[in-house]
Amino acid sequence: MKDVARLAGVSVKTVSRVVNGEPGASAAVRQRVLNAAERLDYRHNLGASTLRRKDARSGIVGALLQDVGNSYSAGLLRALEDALRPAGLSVLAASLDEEPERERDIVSDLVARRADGLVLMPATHRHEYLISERRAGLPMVFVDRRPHGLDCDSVTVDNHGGAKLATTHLLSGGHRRIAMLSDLEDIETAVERRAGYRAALDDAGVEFAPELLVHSVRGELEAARTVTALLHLADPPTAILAGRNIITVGTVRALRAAGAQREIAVVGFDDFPLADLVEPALTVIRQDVQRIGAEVGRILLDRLNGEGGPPRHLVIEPTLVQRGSGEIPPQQVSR
Amino acid sequence: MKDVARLAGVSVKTVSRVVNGEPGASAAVRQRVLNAAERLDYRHNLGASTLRRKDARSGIVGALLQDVGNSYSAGLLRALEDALRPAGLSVLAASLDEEPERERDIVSDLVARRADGLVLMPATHRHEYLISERRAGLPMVFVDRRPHGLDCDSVTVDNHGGAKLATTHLLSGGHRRIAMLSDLEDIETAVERRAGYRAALDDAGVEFAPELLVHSVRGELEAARTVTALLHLADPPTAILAGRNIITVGTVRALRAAGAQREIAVVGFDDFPLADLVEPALTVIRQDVQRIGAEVGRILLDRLNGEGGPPRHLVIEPTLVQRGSGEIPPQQVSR
DNA sequence: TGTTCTTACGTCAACGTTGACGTAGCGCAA
DNA sequence: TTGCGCTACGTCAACGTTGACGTAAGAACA
Repeated sequence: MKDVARLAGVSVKTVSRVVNGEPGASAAVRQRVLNAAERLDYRHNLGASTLRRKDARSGIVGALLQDVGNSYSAGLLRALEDALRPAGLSVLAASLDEEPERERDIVSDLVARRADGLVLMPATHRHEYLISERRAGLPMVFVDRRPHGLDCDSVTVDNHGGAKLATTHLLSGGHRRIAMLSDLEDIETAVERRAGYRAALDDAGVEFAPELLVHSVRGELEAARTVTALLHLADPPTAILAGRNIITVGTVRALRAAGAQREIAVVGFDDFPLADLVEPALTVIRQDVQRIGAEVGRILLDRLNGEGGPPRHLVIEPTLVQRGSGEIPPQQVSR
Repeated sequence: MKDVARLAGVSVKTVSRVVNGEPGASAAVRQRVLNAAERLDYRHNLGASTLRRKDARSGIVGALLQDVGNSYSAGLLRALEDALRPAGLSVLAASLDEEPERERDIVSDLVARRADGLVLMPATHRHEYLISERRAGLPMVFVDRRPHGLDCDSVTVDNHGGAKLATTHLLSGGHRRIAMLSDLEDIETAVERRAGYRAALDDAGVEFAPELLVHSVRGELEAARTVTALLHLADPPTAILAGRNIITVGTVRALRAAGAQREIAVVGFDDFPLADLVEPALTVIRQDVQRIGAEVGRILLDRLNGEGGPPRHLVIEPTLVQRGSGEIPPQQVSR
């Protein structure tokens, strides 16, 4: 900047004015400065600018998601980007892979970077460690999972309701032996979905069968193995509720392998790109990622615009998308 | 920092030493400083630190991709993140949606942010505008598409070879009327894929039928409409090469709708999550996104470590994954 | 004519941090 | 004792930028 000023024959302050489009520079001077900047390959240093300015906006929002390669996180990231970029904000994305330590590391990195806001799909269960940031005024929005021990905005899905909806749908199709495969025991969404499943059974007066609720099913392969094991029970399930997208994939693969894909009903939690092209087409509980991302972005922007008030907790209702796999009637028990 | 220094009864420089883990602070002082920092909710300011330091690494790498919500870009982003985070780099992701202006805007934003490196899946066709950044030493790696008018590293896929492989596979299955749906006319990867398709036809001595090569097919719906139109030709194709993931989806949908999914062979370019569960399972040309992202990350890290030398152009061979849809034999022409 | 206002600049310090360098105090060898 | 080296600090300026404020020259007005 000093060099540009010298070449243009003005002061650094004038260069600053031109660069920032502030008034107080004549057209002639403006042009001279721009030419000099061009000639010297001058680039504005946003870091220094942020440091000096009063309102110090870094223009960065951190998005800590489960896995940006996963279609759910990826869709969310995209929707978030669309909501934030028009406001001049860039998104720094990170995958947590359910590792609490990673979450804490990345949060502290983002805090040191003076991020303007945080979007968090937490891998941790307690969030007291964020209280001081919250108090310091850092806007935060939790997605998919609620904050615990921390007062901040959140956008979640009614997991209990969704799982109940799915289970009730299977029950009303005549199923009584409904299995559920669920994620890690202590992930909140998984807990809620299991509760929804049980609530639906209770409401229908169907006794809960412990052997049909399997949790800590991580990944596709484990889901497939679990389904195969379930099929070999003396009294196997006639329907399966898959607790999460990759579990659904594993489930479908296992049923395929057993040639049972037209005999066992399946409802998956989470929709995905080709779900309607699978044979039979997959009935799923769909979360509107697009909308969730947009809402998260909107809340964050409101907070950045200084909106005060108590935390907002938006709960979005998932919908049942019937495509065939969930409408398979219960088959005679093979014996 | 000043406040922490005062509370701990030391100078700011000592606080700096403690914060950065530099030697020259006794254990007692160190503890006092840490306590003071804790009490005052002190957070290190990375921006100021970067500004002052000589080697000024911002720790940010920009990833400008086609669409972070798309499974291809998302997978790449994830692989990139895995490669870069161990080196202490964070990834700032952005979607370009094939809009050149957006690319230029975001690049200049990243330059102003003093990003340590750029990963670019360009929406522009000429890249001279990046020459000055390149000269200034900003490491850049192009992915998926080669740089034009710019000397920098790239990791691409052999699109010509992939399309040729796909077409040859269909030809060897007995097909002669092979349609191809392709993306925007001027996207480089699309150009290469079309060339590969034609090269395969030429090699086999099959005459090129202009009505079977449709380009500028954007999005899924347009792909579906195009396929429907092709099926109504007097001499319809017996096989289709879909030029890109979403085109494949549209193609499969249209064939489904026409009840022709078991009659018309399909090979898709790009693999995607549930391709093996579709009925019939999709034969595709697979690009190893995981590997591509890892290679991009590796090259970038090498450059950041000061590796000089001429630009590296890594070309990765895609592979043919046979799953069924591409092995359907040509059917009698309905008349 | 003098006075005030406005425009187009310039000067200076500060944002939070760290590199370069200075110094006090102590241990230790000659 | 002197002199040297080492450790544990402190002082100061600078990184690139901008806010606060100052000023000279011309315009506008009484």
